[in-house]
Parts: sequence; C-alpha cells; structure tokens
Amino acid sequence: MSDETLPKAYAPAEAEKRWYEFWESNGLFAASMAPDDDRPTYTIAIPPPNVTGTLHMGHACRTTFEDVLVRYHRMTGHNALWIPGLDHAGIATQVVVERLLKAEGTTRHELGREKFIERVWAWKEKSGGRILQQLRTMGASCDWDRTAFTMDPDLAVAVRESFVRLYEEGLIYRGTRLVNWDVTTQTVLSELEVDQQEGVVGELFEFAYPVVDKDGAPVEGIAEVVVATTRPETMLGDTAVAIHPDDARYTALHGKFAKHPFVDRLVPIILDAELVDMAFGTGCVKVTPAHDPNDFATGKRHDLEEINILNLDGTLNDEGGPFAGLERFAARKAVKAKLEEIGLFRGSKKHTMTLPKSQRSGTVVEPMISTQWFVKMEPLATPAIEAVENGSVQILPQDWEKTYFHWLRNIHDWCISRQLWWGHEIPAWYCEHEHVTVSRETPTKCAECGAAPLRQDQDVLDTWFSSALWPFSTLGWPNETPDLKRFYPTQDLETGYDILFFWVARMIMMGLHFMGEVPFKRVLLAGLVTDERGEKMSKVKGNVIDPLDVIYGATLETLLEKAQFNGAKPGGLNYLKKTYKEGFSEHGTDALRMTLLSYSPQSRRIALSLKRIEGYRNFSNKLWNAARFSLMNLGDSDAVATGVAPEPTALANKWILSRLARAIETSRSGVDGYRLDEASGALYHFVWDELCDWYLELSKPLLADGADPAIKAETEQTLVHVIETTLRALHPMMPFLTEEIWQKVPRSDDLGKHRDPSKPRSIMVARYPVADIDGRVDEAVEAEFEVVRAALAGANTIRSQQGTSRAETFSALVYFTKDERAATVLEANREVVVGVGNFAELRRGADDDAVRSDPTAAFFTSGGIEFFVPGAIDLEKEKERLAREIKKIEKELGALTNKLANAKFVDNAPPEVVDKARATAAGLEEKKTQFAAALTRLG
RNA sequence: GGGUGGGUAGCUCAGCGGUAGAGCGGCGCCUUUACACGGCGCUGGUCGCAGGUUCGAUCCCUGUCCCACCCACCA
Repeated sequence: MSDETLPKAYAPAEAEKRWYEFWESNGLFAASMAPDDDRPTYTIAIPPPNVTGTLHMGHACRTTFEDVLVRYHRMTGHNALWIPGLDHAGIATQVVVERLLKAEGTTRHELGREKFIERVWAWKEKSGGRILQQLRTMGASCDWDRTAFTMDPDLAVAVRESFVRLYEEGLIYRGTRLVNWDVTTQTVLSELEVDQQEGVVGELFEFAYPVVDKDGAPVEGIAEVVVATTRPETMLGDTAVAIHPDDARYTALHGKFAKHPFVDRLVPIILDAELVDMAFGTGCVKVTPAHDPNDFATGKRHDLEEINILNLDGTLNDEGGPFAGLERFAARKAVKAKLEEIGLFRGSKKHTMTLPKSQRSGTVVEPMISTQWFVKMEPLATPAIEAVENGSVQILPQDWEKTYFHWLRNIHDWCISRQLWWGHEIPAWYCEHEHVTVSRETPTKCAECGAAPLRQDQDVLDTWFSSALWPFSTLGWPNETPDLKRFYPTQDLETGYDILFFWVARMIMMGLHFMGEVPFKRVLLAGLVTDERGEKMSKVKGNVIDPLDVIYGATLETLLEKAQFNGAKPGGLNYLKKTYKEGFSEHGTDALRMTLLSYSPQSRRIALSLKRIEGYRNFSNKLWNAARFSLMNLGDSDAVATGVAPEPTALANKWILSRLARAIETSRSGVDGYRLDEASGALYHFVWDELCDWYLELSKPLLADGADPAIKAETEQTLVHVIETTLRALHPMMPFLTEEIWQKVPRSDDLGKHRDPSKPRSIMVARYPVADIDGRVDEAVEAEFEVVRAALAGANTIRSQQGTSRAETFSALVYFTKDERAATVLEANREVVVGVGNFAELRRGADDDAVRSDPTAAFFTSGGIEFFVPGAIDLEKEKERLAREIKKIEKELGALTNKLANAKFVDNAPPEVVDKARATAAGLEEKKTQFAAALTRLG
C-alpha cells in the first residue's frame, strides 16, 4: 500500500469500467433471496426507458437519483433491489423502425405484419442493449438478472390477465370514439404524441346553408343559416346544424333543416345548449360528428349520423361527393372556391388557434371516428385518490398532489387500443356474427354462439397499459411468487413529472385494483432537464446532450455531427457552436452524477450547465488528491481504518472528527428526506472547505518527520479514518471514485465484507457512516478551532494583501488578548500556527508596547484577538485595507445601532435576538476601535 | 380561459420572518513536493414591482407585471 503512488490526476474512464465489471461479475448488485435474510427490503422499479434511441440527460438524472437511494439503502442494512427494464413504447418504436424501412425502400405493409414485428424485435435487441449499457455506464446498481421488458412473455401473461379481469368486471368496454389520426404514418396517436402548437393564425370561414323544411321546401321568414369553420372541407361530413334553444333569433329554425349544397342530404337543425355559445359568431354551429371531438359528443347526444369523409391517408373518400379523391388541404381550397362560386360564401376573418400536430411526423392530426377499447376510469380513480389523501402514497414535492387530484377527479375513460402492429395484442376475438369473446387462452369457438373460426382483434394495447402493471408484473404477477411476497409493495418511485398521469397515476390505480395495495409508498417527481438556456431538449433544436459525451468528452465536430444526424435545424447547430466552442472535455460519471444531484428536487427545470459539471469534475480530482496526499503520508505507518473513530488529543484531529460527524448527520438526513442536493452538498463542502482546506494543511506539521511521535501516530490514525469514512459517505453519489480509492486505503478486514463470505470486499456493501460511531461532535473543540482558524485566516489575508509568497517566513506573530481561554488555545497550538502560517515564532505580547506601536507591523483582528506581524507590510496597502475595513464595519454598525435604538424592537423581539444584536454591535464597535487605532498608528 | 411553478450577485441556482449564500465568472496576489481540474484574498445584490400584516419581510397576505409549464377551448 505504502509505496503505491497515485497519478496526479484522476482518470475516470478506465477506473469506472473496471469497477463496474468488478461489481457486476461478483454479483454485488443482486438482491438477496435467502430465506434467513430478514433485513427490511428496499425496492425501486426503474421507470423503463423506451427502446427507441438512446438515453438522454433526463434518464441520467433519474438513474443517478435512484442509484443513490438504492446504494444508500444497501449500505444502511436493507436488502436492496433495483429492478431494471425497458418499455416497448408502441408507436415511438414502430415509427422508428418504419423510418428504417423507408430508407431501405420498403414499408411495413409490403413486409407484412409478422415480418415487420420480427424487424422490430431485432431493433429492440440492438437499441435496448445499448440503453442497458448506458445505464451501466451511469453506475446503476440494478439487479440485472431481473431485467424486464414490457413485451416479455411473463409480462404478456400479466397484461392478458389484467385485461380479461377488467373486462369481466365490466371495466373494459368497446365503444366508438374519435381518435387522433396521423395521416402520414397512418396510425393513431396517443395524447402524448400530439403536440399542441399554439398561436397559429388561421382563417375562420363563414358560409350559409339554405334552410328548408322536412320536405325540402323553403321556409318562410328565414332563408339561410350562417355557420363558421376553420376547416371548411368538414362540411361534407356535416349531419346537423346546432343552435341554442334559448336563442330568440332562431326560433323559426326549430324543427327545420339545412340543405346541403354538395351532397344529397337534408341536415337537421338541432337545439343544443352545451355546444352552442349564443354570443360566439352567428350562434349557429355546423356539426361534424366524425371529425371533431365536440361535435362527436353532440352527435351522441342527438343520435346523429357520423359520416367519415376521409380515407386513412387523408384524402377524401366517396362521402366527399364531387371532392372525393382530393387531399384534405386541397379539398379545403376547393370547397371554399365552390361555396364562393355558388354564392354561399359569407365572409372570412383571421383567427388564432391551437393546432394539434403529430410529434412523430409533424402533420396536423386529424380527428377520426373509430371503434376502440376503453377502460372505465372512475371506479379505479376513486381508490387512487384516497390512497394519496390518506398518505398511503406520498407525493414529493407535495405541490404535485393538487395536480394529481385535479386530473383524477376529472378523469376520462382511457382509450387503450391502438391501430399499430407493435404492442400487446388485445385478447379479444370475433366470430362471423361479430360477437366478442375475451379470453386468457386463445379460444376455438365463439363464447356466445359457438361459431368458428374466430379472428383476433387486429389492434394492440396502448403502451401505458403494460407500464401500468410494471411494479408487480416485474415481480411475477399474476403468479404468487416469492419475489412478489418479499418486494411488493416497492418503496420509492422516482420519475419525471411529465408522466404523472400517463404512468404514475395508472400504476397506483392498477396496483390498488389487482394487488389490493399501493405499488409504492412514495412518488418522487424530478424536474425536466433542459439546456443551458432553460429550453426543453429536443432533437430538432439540436440541444440534446448525450450523458456519455459529458462523461467521456466529445469534440465540437462530434456534437455537431450527432445533432445533424438527429435532425437538428441550423439554429440548433448554431446554439451548439456558440455554447460549446471547445466541445466537452472528459468529466467522468461521478462528476456528472454529483452535478445532477446538486440541483434542488423542488425545481421544475434543471438547466444543466457545463461549468457546473466542470466544478464537480474538479471536485473529483480534489478528493482524489486528498486521498493521494493521505496515502503518501501514511507511508510506512501502520495506521488502518477500522470503522470506529479514534480518540485523538490534538485539536485539529478532534476538530475534523467533529466536522465529519456533522457532515454525516446532514448527509443522512438529506438522503432520508430525499434532499440529495443537501446530502451531496454537505459532503462536498466537508471535503473541500474543511478536510482539504484546513485539516490536511494543519496535519502537515503534525505528520512531519520531526513531529512528536505520539501526535504523529494519532494524526495518521485520524487521517486514514476520516478519508475512509468520507469515501463511504460519498459512495452512493460517487460510486466509482470512492471504490477506486477505498480499495487502496489501509483498513481492517471486516470493513466492506459481504454477507456472502465468498464475495470480495467492496465499499458498495460497507456500512454507511454513522455520526456517533465514525465521528464525534464536540462543540468546545469547534469553538477552540475557530481561534486557530482566525489566526491563520488573518495571516492569509495579510499575505495576500502584501503579495508575499507562501514560502516567505514572517518574522513573528504577536497577539494581544484579554481572553485567557483564547490565549491558552493559541499557546497549545503554537506549532500548528507557526508551521502552517510560516511564522518564525508565535508569542503573546500583552505588555509589548513596542510591537503595538510598530508602524511596519501588519495588523488584523480576529475573534476579539489582535494579531501583529512585525515588519511584514507595505504601509500604503495596509492603510487602504484598514480604511476599507472600517468603512465596512461602519455600514454594518449603523444598521445595527438604528435597530437597537428602536424601542419597539427591544421590547418586542425575543430576548435572544436582542442579545445577539447587542453582542454583535459590541464586537463591531471594538473591532472598529482597534482598526482606527491601527490606522492612527500608521500615520 | 383555468391551473401550477418561478422571477435573489454578470450567469446557473440555494435560502424562505431576525445583520443576504454557493458554484461558475471578474479582479489581485501566490509556480508552497496532494491537487493550477490548485491556494489565498477581493469584487459583486434597493432578493420583479406596488401595497398590507409585523418591533422587524427576500421569506407571510393582497394586487400587479414578466417567464416557464400543464389543462381546457376557440363552431
């Protein structure tokens, strides 16, 4: 150990790969299934990434957060299980594979369903494998043997079981509805895949329908009814014109009809208070049940005919009459022109609206009517609301509860069928009489009439249907497996807030329904990772950052190529060029993890900044070098870390143990309270500001060759203990670096021993530090230390002001104090102060007027003690400094004096607040006097 | 239109009733054998705006203006 010299800088890439293989090949990630293992379980089911594409920063963020929780619990005596897996992601994946086919000059239709599905599976193997590899790169300590995929046979059984049960319970039904149709890819879209593009300026086009009675004869007193639309071509599918029942202007229209100008049809004029707003437009509304959600609902209320005028490719079908065959936008123009031509055009105005566009193809989504499967949501939603109300499930940050309740209380039935090929087949079969048979096993004859053969429903299930079962389907449900018994319900579910409805709420509903128990105790919602400007990452914007590029580094050229390949627009490429002129340097996984952890979980936006990652890369190196220093200094000593705090006598040693204990406390309370930002922050500051900046500096004279052997020995012991404990505390956040160092730290054999003696020792399975065991809080020591710190900090200030090098020895440090305790502390730590401050000597000068009046003596005051460094200063600079100090004090003092002069404050504020203010004021007053005196002394 | 979150140092963000914090940046000094991916020091803020509650408000309340996101709707 002793003669091993660490390189000057930490090289993460090689170490990370090595340790990950070590952990995985030794089975250290696996949860224990031993019957005698009675440790409490801690389980997280991963939010399964889509098998499309590669992981992005959002995944990196989630993976890190979850891995910290899992590793922490593993180290605090839990049987920890993290279930990894992937989602088949229905449409997203199908679209990607279709794009590949297009590049090959073929289509899924040419290929046929079976061959196409084979192709998707091949894609899944490739893409899914890459994603799982990325998770490993991030350090995810998943139990890989349990890797699940939403299309696995086991999970298919769960899907079928739940579908059939819900059907039998009357919670799944078939109904005719409007779906979002993408005419380019010719598939339905889920709500998720529809982007609402706001602020599109369109045209509100008005035209007239001639009014007739039921026999087609003109109506006396009213010749026409004027309606408005942004989509004139849909008038071909109009099956009613609606007016408000209370609208006095149109009583003559009640019971009458509109004559369709293009197709041979009389359109009834109906009364509907729900659809019609009397104040809007003409107060007359054309109703196209087959192509508009509101009209569809209106059609249901009035039992209107639903006429679909479109083919699946977006051209007009035969219902379009003279316009049949035209593409929908061409048809729009043609209908408008024709209406003008025959004199029914009644005006047009600009109209700002929101257009639903397909996230996949960018085309305007077309509402189309079709028969779909639905889940009746209300009976499922009620218990899910209760579960959060009564605290069975806790949502963090809590603000999200409101959103959750709002959605569940206004829930719509869930359309679960999709006209795709990639997904779980719907276990429903039809006979020649269109009777439906829903069954767990493939049926041979119709359940209703016994007819055969049967044909299976061609549709597949929404990808979220299988995701909703995730927390228990991955544990073997519907079988009553030992896994299910041991690990359900899981503890925490961590994910982005964007899928609170699509996934989280549905898991709660399904978990309660099928397991009778919530699927997880806590929902942790993370913010969205955005670029440095705070804009959402998207391929088109070119601002998607691949975690691997940050970890391993990437040149600007590589970044640009990648962005271009992913379809970035020129603006996006410019952003990249401007923001990342130099590309990315190598940062390492641990640095990225620390960065992601440092953002508050409260914020909705995580505007990832490269500078911040660099800061943590530097921190990795800092920690590395602290270890390097320690190992070098431990040299031939026989100090070993034992996992128990030593009992040193030197102030610095006692102090660092006290600070260590506090850091551990904060770290623990931070993780326990899901404030990983606070936990990681506490350790960061402990390592950098206390361990490195102060303790390591102070330990140098104690470890020096000529030092007191007893002190040297206890310092070595303290040093090795503090380093080893710090590594354990940081391990959940920085797994690779900590293991790399820890394995080199001299330590006793029982540290990091696995339950299974055949497995190697690892920090992964070591005990997480406990404040009272690994450290020792000591208020008195901390107070004493402040005196030493003050003396040395003052010396630093002077050195810096005067521009003297650290190597230059000051003649002496003389101090004046009435405070005997402080004097004792300084006296006791004379060696440290002299050594670290590089003074020739330290002495008390209570009666040394010569020093006090020496104009060349640098002066500073700290903690009520005056310090002088004779002959150390540049007079002018010193004068400037003193004047500046006095000004600063006066400003602070002014505010405080005013406050204390205020009787209301003194009378009403709590006594301790007043006392504190008085003490501060007195301290400032004294300081001011000293500074003023020093200034006078300098002339 | 409804809702949610946010506006704090040049930038990115913590803090949320008792004299404003971090990282990055800027300026100055220091090539000191753990680390220049470093050390030390300094600079920098009427805590969006206007009222109110309070002895005291960045923090609580009301209003208001911006920004982001979500939901609904726009015939």
